[in-house]
Amino acid sequence: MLSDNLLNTFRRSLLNWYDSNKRDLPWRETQDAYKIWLSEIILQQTRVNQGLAYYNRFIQQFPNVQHLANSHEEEVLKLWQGLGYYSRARNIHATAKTIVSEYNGIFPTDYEEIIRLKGIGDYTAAAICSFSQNKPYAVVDGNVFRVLARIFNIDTAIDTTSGKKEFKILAQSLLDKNKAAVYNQAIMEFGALQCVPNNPDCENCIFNYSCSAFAENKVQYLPVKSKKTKVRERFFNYLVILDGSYCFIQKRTENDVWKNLYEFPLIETTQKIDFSELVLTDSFRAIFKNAGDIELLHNGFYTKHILSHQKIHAVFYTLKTFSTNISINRYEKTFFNKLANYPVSRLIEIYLESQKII
DNA sequence: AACCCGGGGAT
DNA sequence: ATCCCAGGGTT
Repeated sequence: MLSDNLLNTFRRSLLNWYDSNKRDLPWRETQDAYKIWLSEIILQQTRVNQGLAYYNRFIQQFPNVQHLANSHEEEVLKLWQGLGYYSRARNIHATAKTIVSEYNGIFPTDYEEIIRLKGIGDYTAAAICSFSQNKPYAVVDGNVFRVLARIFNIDTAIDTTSGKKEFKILAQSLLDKNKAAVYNQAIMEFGALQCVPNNPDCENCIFNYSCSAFAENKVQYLPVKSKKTKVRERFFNYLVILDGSYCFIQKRTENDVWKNLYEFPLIETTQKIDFSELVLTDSFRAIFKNAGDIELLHNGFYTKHILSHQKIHAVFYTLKTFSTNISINRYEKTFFNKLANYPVSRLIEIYLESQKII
């Protein structure tokens, strides 16, 4: 148990630091739960610098929850394009509809109600409650894990159930309950700017006399994570099938990467495969009625696409044929020059850019 | 508890 | 290459 004296010193130091070091960020200028919610979803696993422009575009296009609820999911995904973790976009759209239909368009104020919404977990619920209403819920994000692990020299792995629980209890005990909003902002900002993951400037840190990890020279080893990420290799063979000024696309609907985004007809293989072998596969033959009516315009465009958990080897083949030769009608026929209107993955976007299509 | 879900920047 | 980012959902 920490003494009141220590607690008060910690809080006061942190808030003082924040007051003189904080960045000007638009979501800090409002208590509108809608805007705070939107900013928090955008910032999940996303750096401020990457999310900022998206936040501004979303607020401009969807100034309130009714606008978002009245939009189409595709419009939301298109605006989200390039930000990753697209379930966030699908969820904000679904949740906007829930808020309009079940909460009369007014964002719920109760933590237990908020955390029940799609795409909102304990971090985001605490953030919304504290930032919009100053309610005493401590946020625990990657910054908070790091700051607390170091100051208190805690080597419990943060990616375990027990570790999360331990840090959450500690964070809640440290929270300045009368200043929850500014305190939560402060501890996250401190982690983002001062107590950074690599080579933090501990010599110039307000806590370098009290930081337990600094005293024991363990800063660089904290926080501890137990799991290592495994990377799966995948091989995507895309068919850019042209029929005059048309081409064919499909929507990814499986529970897989890029769900509900669009792409060209895809044949996924378990290993690298040449075009001469690709045409012999059942998947390829199932697409075309008559392989003799297909013309390969040029050799494939190769690119390697790296995600957190996947390494995708992608190749795009440009084919020419007639629509009547496409035997499967699961594909959508569209103008080639309208492709830019569809929400697509960064991988597809990179291809389109390489062909100077967008 | 283990696994899945993106993209980009820093090192 | 590896790590991390204002995490959450599914199995």
